[in-house]
Amino acid sequence: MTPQRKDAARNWEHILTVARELVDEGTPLQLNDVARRAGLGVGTVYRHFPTPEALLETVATPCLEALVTQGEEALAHDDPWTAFADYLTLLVEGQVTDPALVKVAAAAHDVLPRTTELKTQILATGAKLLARARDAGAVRTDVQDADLVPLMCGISYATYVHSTDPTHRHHAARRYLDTLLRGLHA
Amino acid sequence: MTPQRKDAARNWEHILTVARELVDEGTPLQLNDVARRAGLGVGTVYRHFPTPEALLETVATPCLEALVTQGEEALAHDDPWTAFADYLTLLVEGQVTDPALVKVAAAAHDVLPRTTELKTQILATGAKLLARARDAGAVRTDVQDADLVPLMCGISYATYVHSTDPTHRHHAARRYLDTLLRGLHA
DNA sequence: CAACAAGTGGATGAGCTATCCGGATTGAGG
DNA sequence: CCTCAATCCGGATAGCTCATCCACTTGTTG
Repeated sequence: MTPQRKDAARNWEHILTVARELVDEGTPLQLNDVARRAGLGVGTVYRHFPTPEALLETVATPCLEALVTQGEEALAHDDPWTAFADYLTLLVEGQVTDPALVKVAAAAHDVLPRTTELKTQILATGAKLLARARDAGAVRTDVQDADLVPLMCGISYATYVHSTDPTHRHHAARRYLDTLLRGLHA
Repeated sequence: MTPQRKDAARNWEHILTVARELVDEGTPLQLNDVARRAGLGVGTVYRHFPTPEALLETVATPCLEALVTQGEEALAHDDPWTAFADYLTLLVEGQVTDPALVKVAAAAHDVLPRTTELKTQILATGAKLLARARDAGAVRTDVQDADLVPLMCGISYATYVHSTDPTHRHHAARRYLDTLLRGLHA
């Protein structure tokens, strides 16, 4: 396989930049739209990203990867409860900050292979942290591993329902997570 | 204004029935689709319900009205905390049982006038119950009226993320609401 | 049963998505 | 610098869904 041409690489970056802007301003990702805004032909965009989902996935991947490494750091933390609570905080803050994560988090499992992979890793460390906290008697015993993702999604969804203003959202997210954590604490 | 014709009334009912079926099976409401399934012309459907949202609203309204009256009953309950908790339970169960409520609950405020009206009523009694419980020292003081709707939406959303199976959803909803209530309790 | 209002149905255009291929661009080799 | 093939670009266009509009049918009234 010959290396990618320079203009192609440039366009790829450009498309990604435009997509990031669109996602941040809440506009749904439409590839024709992206093409127009990027000043590129529709074909070019479709060549690089066959579906809107693929583009969204590429936009979201860096954030997901960051969460994965941050999760590994959390595992190194001593106090089981703090480690668990801090990690959940990270997950929520990530979703509140980045709309792409919200859309990707609730996506079906058979599309978006890379996302699924990363989500699995994130869930795995979440489960480890949960188990540790539970074994230490810090977390109620009726919380299941499979509840972690829904709860995180639920909180960020609630945040989006609450308001469109980023500051309000941030405060709301903190309130909601606090009450959730208080409810989870044994 | 002359009274509605009998066949028109029949069609109206039929459309509503079909729409209810579609909503229950999770299919997005598309008016052309409704028309085909109902064996009616597209024009007929569009005459009765100018937009999918209008149809959805009509489907959801009875449930919302039920919640309103149930809210008034809740206000009659003696113990402030139980009244509050029970009402939240009703709201969540409603959403878990009826997909229409979920879609309608998060809708923007300037469409769906009837829905907005009912939602306002529901929120008002929720706020009353919250205030009462707070004054009785049963609920933390940092929970705001405006948090009620997002929290309910968040829980039901989490439930939908968790699984597609109604039974699982029901169990999950109960778990989530329990932890939320524990977190809200003073 | 006539005459009119009310209601119906589907042909149709507007608008959006995604494909496909003729032509432009790139850069490796001479 | 020039050539040439591989690579990539762009937008015309086919296919699709949505919503409108109006010629026609049905119900109702006197």
